[in-house]
Amino acid sequence: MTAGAKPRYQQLKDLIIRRISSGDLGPQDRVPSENELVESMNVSRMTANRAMRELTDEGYVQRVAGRGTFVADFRARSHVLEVHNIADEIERRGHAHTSEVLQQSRQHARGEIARALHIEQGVDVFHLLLVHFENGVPIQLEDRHVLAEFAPNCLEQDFRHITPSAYLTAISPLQEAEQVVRAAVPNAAVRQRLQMADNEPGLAVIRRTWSRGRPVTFARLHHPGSRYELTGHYTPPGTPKSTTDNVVELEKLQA
Amino acid sequence: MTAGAKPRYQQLKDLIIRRISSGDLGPQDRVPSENELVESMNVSRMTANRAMRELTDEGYVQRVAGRGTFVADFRARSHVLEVHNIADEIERRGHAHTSEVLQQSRQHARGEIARALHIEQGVDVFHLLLVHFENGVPIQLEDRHVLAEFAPNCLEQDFRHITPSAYLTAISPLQEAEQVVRAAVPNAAVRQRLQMADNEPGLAVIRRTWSRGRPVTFARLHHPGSRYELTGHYTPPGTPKSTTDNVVELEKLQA
DNA sequence: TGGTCTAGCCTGTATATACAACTTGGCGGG
DNA sequence: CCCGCCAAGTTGTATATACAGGCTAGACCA
Repeated sequence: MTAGAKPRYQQLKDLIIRRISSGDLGPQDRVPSENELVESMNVSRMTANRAMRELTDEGYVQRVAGRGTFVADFRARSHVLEVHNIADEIERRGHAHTSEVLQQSRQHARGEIARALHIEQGVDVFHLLLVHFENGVPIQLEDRHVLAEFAPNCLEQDFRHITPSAYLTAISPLQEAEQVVRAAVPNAAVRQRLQMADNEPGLAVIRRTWSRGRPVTFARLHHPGSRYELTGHYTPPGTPKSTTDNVVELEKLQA
Repeated sequence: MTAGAKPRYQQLKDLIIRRISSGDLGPQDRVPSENELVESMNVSRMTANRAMRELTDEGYVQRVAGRGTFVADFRARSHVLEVHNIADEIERRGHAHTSEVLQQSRQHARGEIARALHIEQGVDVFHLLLVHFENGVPIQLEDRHVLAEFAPNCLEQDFRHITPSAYLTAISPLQEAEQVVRAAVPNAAVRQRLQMADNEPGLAVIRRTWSRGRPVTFARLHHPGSRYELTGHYTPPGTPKSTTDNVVELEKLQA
């Protein structure tokens, strides 16, 4: 294994990513300009330019000619995080989002939760249980566990006004996510919270999210099958001209 | 609206993408080298390099130092297309995939199908109806319509040996996709084909796919909720070190 | 015949330089 | 006081040049 030195543009990228991930640079903060990097890092401007350009493509920073380079707002970064926040999704449809907090407590992780978060049995986690409403109709039951060490102020938040996922992304950029989607009839307690009929199928999304290299939250999102559907739209990067608004179109089609 | 000329590296990218999309360049074909582009397109090598490098990042081509640049195999290009092919998914689990073709016929598009494919009523489409089995157990009912003009040889294919999605991606790269996932109890005919119990929830994926700028196929994929789940794994591009194999891990966790 | 070595092509990276376009802040004139 | 203009800083693009390293085909030698 000859590791070999990484190219310098990659070293620059890693440096900036580390500063963002560590919280040294927060959203909207100014990133050193290309000329500043030329001086401090002893590289040519083209090398700095390549590093920053790639970070832009990857969604880490935003650049404005004439102004500078700024750390991007991570909520807008990828499909994952867009879909992540049900409040945004509802408001994008022009509807009203409200939520009810059923539980917000500190617990000791056990069994499945401990395994999912890669922690020992008994380590502190926060347990959040919320119902999200779209125009007053229940649309998601969010059953979430959060690593306590990751979000120390979790109990003081008012999750009626900021969703857990918005709160979590504000703490630190989420770097990796995985999810499983399945259809099943949820148990009676879930059905009751979501005002579902007996035998009504539900759509469940089980999602685990990483930040700074470790899993920080594990969520089970239950939806009534009759009132909710997951939509996705995929465009390969760099397409010459892309047709937009296809999703809206398909939604109409299916309605 | 001052359109303004596109930058030259973008013109180069568009040119190559057009040649790939039009079929002029097929998978594994050799793309002109940077020096050839320098001569024929009258640009500097760095500009050609940037264009080809970005096409590499976007998955259009693969480059090997010392050999050249080649059109990428589109099956490996994006999440969408990976998930697209159920046979690959099953084989990746180490299981046996078989399928039964229930229908393979030419029809005239009507109603929803015509609207989904952006064509007039009565235009020719192919209708495919298949059941996919994993180790002999039915796991997906594929109800697909394909624009006849796009895939003229569709009726001669043996879809027991090549799945429709593999066939379609072989014809032309799929450029855009959108999907809706929902949970519902399918109708009796579908339940019977998938050997589902009455009232058993099903997971339905309705997917529409674009190629060369127009929708070419519209598929309804029904799965038994008790035997199938959708998995996804999202890593932001360019992460310094990414932990892999998380999906496998979560699958175990949920089993 | 079979093995080795090298010349030539290819990509990957790094630098220096140049010009264009955009943004902001400050200066000066009305 | 306000408006307009200009200078400085910043990003975006383009070019020329250079060197390193991978790959291959063909020459060359045993």
